[in-house]
Amino acid sequence: MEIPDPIKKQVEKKGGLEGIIKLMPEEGELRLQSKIHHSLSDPLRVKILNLLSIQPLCVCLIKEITEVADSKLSYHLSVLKENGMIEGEEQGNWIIYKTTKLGDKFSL
Amino acid sequence: MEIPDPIKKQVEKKGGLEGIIKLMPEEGELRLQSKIHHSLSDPLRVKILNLLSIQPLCVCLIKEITEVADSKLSYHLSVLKENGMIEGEEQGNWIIYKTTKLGDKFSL
DNA sequence: ATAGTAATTCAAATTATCTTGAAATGCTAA
DNA sequence: TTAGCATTTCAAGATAATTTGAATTACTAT
Repeated sequence: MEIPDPIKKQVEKKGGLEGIIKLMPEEGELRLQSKIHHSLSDPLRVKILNLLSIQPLCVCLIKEITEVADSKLSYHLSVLKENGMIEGEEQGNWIIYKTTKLGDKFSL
Repeated sequence: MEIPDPIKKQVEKKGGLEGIIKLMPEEGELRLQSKIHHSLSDPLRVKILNLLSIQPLCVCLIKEITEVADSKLSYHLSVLKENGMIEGEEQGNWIIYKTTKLGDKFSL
């Protein structure tokens, strides 16, 4: 295979393709990163994350603010929760959701 | 609607639901953020972004390193490009892709 | 017991995304 | 002008994510 010359030199300086591959994150890390990003790949989930970064809230208030159906909200909360962006704590009748440390990193 | 008491007080301190809603990012911003995250919601795309953050490369070398089919690679490059993570520059026979400033922010 | 509220779960339908192989584009060299 | 390489595009099929409404769980108050 031919390769553009300036690239060829730069690549060789880094130990060739082998050298570059060694500098790359592992597959597991790539999967993890992509999952984190997937959890924020929907505008409603970004909205919920930012909402909870302002103020921990019960599902009923999140629902009131976002104006989405119960089951839809529950689904998106579960995606955020499963990916470590938010966590929920039972408090009497309600479940109060709030952002995790990881979630805080991604709120605006 | 009833609301857990501590939450009720905190919400009122922030100007009620109205006050909280005012603190939220706009819909356009939420959409933009979700698109950015979507562009990194696939492990192959995270891999390509990180690869290019090490070293700008022609498509043929990205292909060699990632071992994916031409058309698949092209598709994922286009997603990254359309979302402003990478940019391509023609150089003679080849197109050299590299990360953008935005892309750099998201590489590991 | 009955009804009401908060929240989740489930399966079905819908929609979005990804993969594949073939065809196309554009460029270079013989 | 034919062949070859680098890359993209296209349409079809395959897979995955999201939405919906109904059912369910669990808890409280009547």
